[in-house]
Formats: sequence, structure tokens, C-alpha cells
Amino acid sequence: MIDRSIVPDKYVITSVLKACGSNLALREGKEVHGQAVKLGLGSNRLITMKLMELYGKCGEFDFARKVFDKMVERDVVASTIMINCYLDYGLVEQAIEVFDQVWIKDTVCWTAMTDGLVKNGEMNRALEMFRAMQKDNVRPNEVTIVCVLSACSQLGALELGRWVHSYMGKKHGIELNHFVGGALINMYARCGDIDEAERVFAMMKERNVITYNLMISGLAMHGKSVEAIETFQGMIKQGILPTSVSFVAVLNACSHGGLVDLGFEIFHSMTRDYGIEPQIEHYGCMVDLLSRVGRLQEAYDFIRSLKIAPDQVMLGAFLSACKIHGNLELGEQIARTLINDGVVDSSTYVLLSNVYASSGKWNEAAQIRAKMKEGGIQKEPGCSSIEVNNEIHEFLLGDIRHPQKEKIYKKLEELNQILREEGYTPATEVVLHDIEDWEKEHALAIHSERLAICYGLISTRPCTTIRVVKNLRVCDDCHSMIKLIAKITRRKIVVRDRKRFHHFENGSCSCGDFW
DNA sequence: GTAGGGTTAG
Repeated sequence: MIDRSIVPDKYVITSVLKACGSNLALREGKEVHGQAVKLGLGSNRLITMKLMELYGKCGEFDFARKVFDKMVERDVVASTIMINCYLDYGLVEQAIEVFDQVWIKDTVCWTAMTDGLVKNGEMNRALEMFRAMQKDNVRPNEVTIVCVLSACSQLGALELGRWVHSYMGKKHGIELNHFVGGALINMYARCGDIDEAERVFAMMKERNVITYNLMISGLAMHGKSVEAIETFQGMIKQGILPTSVSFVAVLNACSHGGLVDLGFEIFHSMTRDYGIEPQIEHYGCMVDLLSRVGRLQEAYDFIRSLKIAPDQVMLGAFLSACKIHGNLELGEQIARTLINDGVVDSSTYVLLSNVYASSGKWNEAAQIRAKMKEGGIQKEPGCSSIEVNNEIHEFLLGDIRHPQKEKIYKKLEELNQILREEGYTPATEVVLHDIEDWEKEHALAIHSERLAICYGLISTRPCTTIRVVKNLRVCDDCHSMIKLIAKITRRKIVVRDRKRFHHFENGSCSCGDFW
């Protein structure tokens, strides 16, 4: 409500416009701006910039641009607001166009552009931006560091992440605050160096619930269940109240560690001790917890007892466990529910098809694939990446774009030869007889993680750890193959898949073949 | 003045 009894000044109008922007109240904002114009404040810089922000936040970037173009003094601050208007709506190229025209860019402007690229999934361009910023002699601050670390964590760029960490340590005035500390823990955990994540965590003087959540989920991701639970308990001892996110993290740790009773105790403590109502993701953790250890009937009954409808992730956890524990009947019941509901994404289709295929029900598997085709549902392309000499190398299925492709495929063939001699037969050869043609192509092609690993083998020093990041789950065949590769090459191979880490060493994997 | 860490379960 606008109180019309008092005549507002420019400060009042600025703060009301700001509030309208935060609440996406476009109509009210326009009204306030109209008032400002009537009061002769239409060309006030602060008010004009707030109007741009308002338009931007409400998705009206064309209007924001018109205001921007009319501004007499289009300095770095106004340009940064315009850049953010575009970046919030994914218009990266338009943002860059404005950015390029800024004559003297400051830290905020560089950081906004870098962060916008990260938020729009353009990690490599974000890192390029960071390098360009340093060439331009603009000093990064804490915010810049957090953005760059976020890009590193998503890319799995451990080398660069380490470089950023050491840059901070060299008296560049970067403080290890909550944000920077959290970003570092997240970066190390997600880049596969959980020990270093723990070291940063231990070094931090002050930790908040987010710091703890990051550490707990990092430990859980690496299969360090006991440490994750201890960290959770340590947080409570410190008097920090857990949030709903903390519970997902710690329940996830319980399920990876097979700690059913403790998991239930923690689950019950949510409402009892902290007044946090479980959400679908917490129920999902409980289903996962029961299913993993093979208590499938209990998991099934648990799902049925819920007042809310199960989602694909929850059913996926159950289905995946049915496949591993060889309980097709319960799995099929759930599968039917999934298909009938008709809202199934590509990964669940793939999982369903694999469940059928694993028990030799080829017709059913083929039907699922046909349904996918019918509905025009495409499997998300698998993509693996590896960082070598500060550069991220990306590989798709059967990728031949890499400049060193000959060497990579030669290495792959060499490994296949050794594996065959060791008596290893790829699971795909068995599968091939009973699946559809298009699937054969996929099965025959070379999965991206193998290419990334082979590139790692030829381009890094012997005995060093190879770290690969994959956007999807690792398939069974690749998983067993990587175990053997780790053994014969005497390398540690760390693979981050969509959900967790696999540390391959000397023929076995830290996930205990259950993922 | 403009920019910052967790979306977690398959």
C-alpha cells in the first residue's frame, strides 16, 4: 500500500522501488515510478537504476534496456545492473555485449559477469572471465573467489581450485569467511579431495549450519558415513540447529553406510526434537535406507503408508535396489505405477528398462524403450570430463573431437586387450542379443568415462590419481571395467557421477558396488 | 549503488 498523505522524497522512492523489485511487484513499482516522475525525480540516477532493476527482476529486460539506453551517465554500476538483468534470464550474449562496452570495469562488474556465466552453466567461459579479469589487473575479492570456486566445483577443476585456494593464502586480502570457507569445502569435496575439504573445515574459526551441511553431504558423497554422522552430532553439540537440508545430508550418510536403526532414530528426531516436518526428500532417504540393505518389503510398505505421492527419485531408489537384490515382483509393481502415471523422465525410463534387462525380460525392456521413443523422450547424453594442466577436457559417447583422439583410442584398445587376456568379458556382449538396434549402437559405442580415463592415463604422470566427472551414473560395465583398469595401471581413479563418488583402487571401489 | 557458499534421495 502506498501512503499518499506524505510526499515521498528520492530516498523513500528508491527504497520502495527496491522492495517492489524484491517482491516482483511490477505494477506497484511502475506506479511509484510514475509518482517520482510527477515529483520531478524522473531523471534521478538512483531511481532510474532501481527502475532498471525492477524491470530486470520481473523479466522485462527490454524495458530495462530502454531505460539504460536513455541514461545520460551509463557508468559501470548502471551497466552491471543491466548485465544482471540479462544474466538472470539466461541472455548471456546480450550481457556480454553490455559488458564489453564498459570502459573501466571494477571488481563487482567482473564478478557479476563471472557469476552470471556460472549460473548459466558456462563454467569454462566463467573461468576465462576470471583469467581476463586478472589480465586487466582487477583484484578479485571474496565474492569473486566464491564464484570461481563454484565453477571449479561444478567442473571438477581441482587444480584450478587449489590454485585459487593458494592465491587466497598469499596475502591477497581474501578472508576465510563463511562464504569462502563453504565454497572451499564444497569445491574440494566435489572435486574428489575430501581430505582437503576436512582440513579447510577444521581450519575455520566459525562455522554455521551451511558450513556443516556442506561438510556432512561431502563426507556422505564419499561414502564416509561414520564421519558424516559424527560431524552432524558435533554440530548439534555446538548448539547449531540442523535444518531440513542437514537431515537430507545425514540420512543420506546413514543409507550409504547401511545404518538403518540410526537412520530411523535421526528421522524421528526431526519432528520430535527440532519441529521439522519431513519432506519428500527425507522420505526418499528412508526408502533408500531400507531398500539398500534389502528390506524391500518394508520399503514398499513405507512408500504405501505415505500420505504424499511418491516421486520418481524415491521410486527410482526402490527400483534400483529391487534390481540389485533381484526382487523383480515388487519392482514390477512399482514400475507399473510409474508407467501408468505417465510422468516419467528419461533417467527413470532408462532405469526401468535396465531393471527388466537385468532379469532377462527383454520384451518388457524393449517396450519401455519403445514408449520412450513414442513419447519423444531422449536419453540425456552422457558426458565425462577430466582436468589436465588446468584445462577441462570433455568427452561424449564415442567422442572423436579431441586432438589426441588417436592416442586415446590406442590406449583404450591396449587396455581392452589386457582386460581380455585377464578373462574379462564386457557385459554388453551378453546384452546385445536381445535389445533393439538403436540400443546396440549405444552399447557398442564407447562410454565417455572410458575416454576421459584413457586421456588421463596418457597425459598424467604414473601413479598420480585420475579424477573424472560424469553427468550421469556410471553403468555396471564401466564400473567393473574401471576397477580392473585401476588394478592393472596401479592408479587411483576417482569418478564423480551424478550423485556420489567412486574411489577405485586396486581392483575395488569405495561404493562397495552399490550405487 | 551493482555481485557471493548447501536443491541434498535413484
